[in-house]
Amino acid sequence: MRLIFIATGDIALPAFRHLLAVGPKPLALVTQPDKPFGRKQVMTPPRIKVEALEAGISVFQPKIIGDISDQLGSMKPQLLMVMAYGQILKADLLGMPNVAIVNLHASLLPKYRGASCIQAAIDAGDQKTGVTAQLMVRKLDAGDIIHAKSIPIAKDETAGMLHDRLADLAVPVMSRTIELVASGNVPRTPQDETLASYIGKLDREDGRLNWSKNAEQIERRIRAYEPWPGTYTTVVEEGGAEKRLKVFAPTTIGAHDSLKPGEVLVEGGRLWVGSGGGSLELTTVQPEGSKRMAVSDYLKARKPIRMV
RNA sequence: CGCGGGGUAGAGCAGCUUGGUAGCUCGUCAGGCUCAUAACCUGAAGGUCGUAGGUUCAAAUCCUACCCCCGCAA
Repeated sequence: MRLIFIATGDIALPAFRHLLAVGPKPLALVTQPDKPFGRKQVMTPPRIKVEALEAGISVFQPKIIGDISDQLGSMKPQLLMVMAYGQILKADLLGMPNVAIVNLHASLLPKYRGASCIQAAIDAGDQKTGVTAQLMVRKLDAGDIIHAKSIPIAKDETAGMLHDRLADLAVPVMSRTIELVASGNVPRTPQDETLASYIGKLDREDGRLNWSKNAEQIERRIRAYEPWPGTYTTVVEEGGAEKRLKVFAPTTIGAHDSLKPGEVLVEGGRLWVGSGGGSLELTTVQPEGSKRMAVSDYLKARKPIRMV
């Protein structure tokens, strides 16, 4: 099987490593250009690029993947395996003849097309999610489905934890896809457009908590947005100072139903915040300019009055 | 040179503007009391105040350089 792997995100690592270990060995890796990362703006290559080079796989990092369509075509690939690449494939590439162009997407399509599919599944309170192999078309994540595998979402699972499990789940989905493509008999089921939903990229501002929502929704949001983009609130401390406070999982639905939205109850080194329905106990927070800490530590020197 | 916050006892912080014996809330240890939803009372141990210089009779505090942590922005 002549296969080219196209990926940038770490979610594609287990699948890529599987190909390196078990085969078929990829003809090449296409990934995004190195980008400045973090406070220091250090140029950082995608991890998958580093591993590819260590394995002796040639790497392409075009600014626009369409620029190397001809090079990719000249390798005579039978299968382009795409996962978390981060670029839209243009028509000329998708129209390449005699190539199956398959995307591994971390949701059960047609639900949660787009970039933030893992967060979306937890945020919505879904019982399960999965990895779907679909034949790529010009519309994002809207191609015919080859097959999919699902896993249950744990009650206390964060997006980071689920991300890692889905990365592992992508391995058998990919392997099965390769078998099917090799057999020349690829099943394809059109997506039901009436069930489709789309979730775009999230940014930090999306992580602001809304205390007028139900405690259940807020609890899910905190898990769904960890580690990215993270959730935060504004805390008003004794004396009136307002500070940004990041909130981390786990949080627990509490029994202090009389608390108004955003109202804070501190008792015995524990902290509850009222919401539009029920209260939420926080366990880990990070005050502005400080490190992440347990709520019990946070309360040693701070007196939160309410969350906004 | 993108903007900003911070580094003080095991933990979380105050003190710095207006230099003058290092403090609070916890934790730990010892004892007491007793049982009140981290129980309460008393006592003790524990700190080169990020590093290196400088100013000064005297620096956690003022000045300079550097290291490290964190938030925002990308």
